[in-house]
Parts: sequence; structure tokens; C-alpha cells
Amino acid sequence: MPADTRGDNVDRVLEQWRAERPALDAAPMGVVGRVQRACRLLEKGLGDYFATQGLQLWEFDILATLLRSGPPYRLTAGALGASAMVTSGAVTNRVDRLVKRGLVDRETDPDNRRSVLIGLTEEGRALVDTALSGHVANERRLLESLDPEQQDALAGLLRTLLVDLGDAPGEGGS
Amino acid sequence: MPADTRGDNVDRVLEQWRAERPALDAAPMGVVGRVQRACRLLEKGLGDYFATQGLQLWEFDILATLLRSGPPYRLTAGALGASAMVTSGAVTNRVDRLVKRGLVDRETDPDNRRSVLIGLTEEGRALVDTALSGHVANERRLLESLDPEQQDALAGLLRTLLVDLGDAPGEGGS
DNA sequence: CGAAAACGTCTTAATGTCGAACTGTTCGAC
DNA sequence: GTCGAACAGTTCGACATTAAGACGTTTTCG
Repeated sequence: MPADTRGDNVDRVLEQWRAERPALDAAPMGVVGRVQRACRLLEKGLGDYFATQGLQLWEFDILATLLRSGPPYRLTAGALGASAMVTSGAVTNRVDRLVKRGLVDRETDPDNRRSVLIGLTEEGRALVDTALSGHVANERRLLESLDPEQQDALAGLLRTLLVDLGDAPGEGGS
Repeated sequence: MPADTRGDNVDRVLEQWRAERPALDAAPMGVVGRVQRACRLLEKGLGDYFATQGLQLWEFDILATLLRSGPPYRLTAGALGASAMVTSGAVTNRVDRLVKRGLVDRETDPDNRRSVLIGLTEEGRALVDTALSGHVANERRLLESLDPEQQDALAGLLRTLLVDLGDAPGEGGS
């Protein structure tokens, strides 16, 4: 058994910095680096499940965003882009493909013809509805190394961070 | 002032699920979603700093990986790809561009001619050395909403998660 | 009322990644 | 030793994203 089976790859990185730059306090790297790696590994885990459902991560993301918005399951292109943190060009492209698959439809907003409302079709609603519970179960499995209290603690710390980084509802204005 | 200035955008999402699917325990979404959003916002924050240094995030990533590996500041292409979690094709492309900028050089491993060793040039070493302290200071600023104990707690929780997800040093084999 | 600014989406061009096929190298079995 | 399998990088094609600008719509305000 190797000496240090303990720790993750970020611990290795921090050890390297300690050896190479003893004067550098690299603690912030331990946090940022782990958020990045956890994100990639979690998204890989999510993608593995969606693949079994014939879905891409981003497809489920859009469909689920529409579903949770409640009846009539319609949002503007801009709202979808903000939710997914992608540009308007990406929204156009993604919606195009979902329309081709018959999972959503486009409709110009009657009250504001600049806006486009994207709505779930019956088929899209059924598909996301089916995938939803399996998705959450999969997320629960990915997080099973943390007990419920730890998961709450993790969510709480990240909430604090996110609010500070500007990821808050009313945070768009001057 | 709007009613709920409290909470982040993920709190909004969870509220929507409670309204639309009361039977669904969406707690895992609160964790996974926050890791994703924090990752994107942090990477945006990192990129803003690197832009001031004439660097891309991935450029610093490669240069810093080489630097912290210690003298002689040389790693194989495979090691760089594993560290950055990208495919070998991406490594080839990135190293090509860094070679063009004169920041790294390529050399076939004399002991194993399949391998390519990528090494920091003097110019590359100087550049990453200059950017390093500013980068860490920037990370510290991005995390300033959490006190040191909270940052440690966050790192610890993520370490547990990462180890379980397979992000551990000796975790390649059967 | 009309011109100009702001807005929301789509379009286009440039870029970067992945996945798979390909080239060359090394190791193991016979 | 030689053959074949595993390995390390590179190349190529498909695809998706971003950034910037175009287009039509709405709002502002003189």
C-alpha cells in the first residue's frame, strides 16, 4: 500500500506548492480547485445517467427548467439562457435542436414580439417527467459519501459564496 | 425592496420544485447545482484576473502545473492532460500554442520515445512566476465571503466528495 | 408624433473541445 | 528474435460555444 492513500488530487497539488513555493499560502487553491474538480466529476456522473435516458445534460437542463417554472411551462429565450448561464446564441442552437426532436415549441410572445416563448410539448413534458426522479436519485447516489448534515453544510457554505459572487435573484441592477 | 432578497438562485430553483413537485425531495439538487454555479462564477473570476496578465485560464493552468512539479519543470503530455482533465488531443493543441508563444518546449523522453516531455522555458517560468501571487490573491478575494474556518470546512467536505468520486491519487487501477 | 436609445433574439465567424483513427514505440509471449 | 497487443501523442472531422453585429420591436422623451 502506498504511503499516502489519504487525500485527493488537490492535496497532492497543495503538497507540491508547499515544496516548490514554501512562502506561498496556497490555501485558496484548495477551495477553488476542489470546486472545479467536483464540478467536472459531478457533471460526468450526471451525463452518464442522462445517456441512459437518451438525453444530453443540457437537454434535460432546459426541459427541467421549463417544467419547474410551472404551468403553462413556458419561458423566454432570455430566461433559459440566464438559468443555464449560456449566451443567447447557445440558446438559439439548443432550442432549435429540441424543436427538431419535438420536445419544445417556439411561439412569439403576443405581448412583446421581441420575445420568444419556448414551451414544453406534451412529449417533452412526459420525457422530462420520466427522467426527473431517476436524475435526483442519481444525484443522491453521487453525494452519498456525505451524510445529510454534511450535505446541508456544503450547500450552506456554497450559498454564502454564491450570494457574494452575485448569484442572487435581484442582483442584476445598478 | 423585494420580498426575498435572501438566498441565491438555487434557492429559487428549489422553491420552484417544491411548488411544482411537492413529493420530490430535491435536496441533492441544492448541492449539485451550487457546485456547478460556483464553478462557473469562480472560473469567470479567475479568467478576469488572467486577462489582465495576458493569459488564458488554461495557459496558466499548464504553466503552473509545470512549475509546481519542481525542477526540472518537465512533465509528459499525459500528465498534463490528467491534471487538467482534458483529452490528449486538447493537450496537443494547447502545447502547440504555448510552444508558439515560446513559453514551453517539447522534447521526446530519452528513456521512452513514445513520451513527450513538455518543459517550461525561462520565459514561461518568469511569466507564471509573476502571475502566481496575483492569482492566489485573486482567489482569496473571491472567497472572502467565507472566513478561514468556513473555507477549511468547505475544502474538507469537497475532499470527501472527491475521494468518493474517484479523484484520488492511486485510483486508476482495478 | 417622431427620432433615438434600449431591448431580445437570431446570425455569423472564429475558436476550442472531444472522439476516433493513425503513427510510431515498447513490452510480453512464444 | 519476431509477432501482436498495449501504449503515448498527433491528426482529423464533427460539433458546440462564444463574441460581435444584424434585425425587428418597444420604450423613452423631446
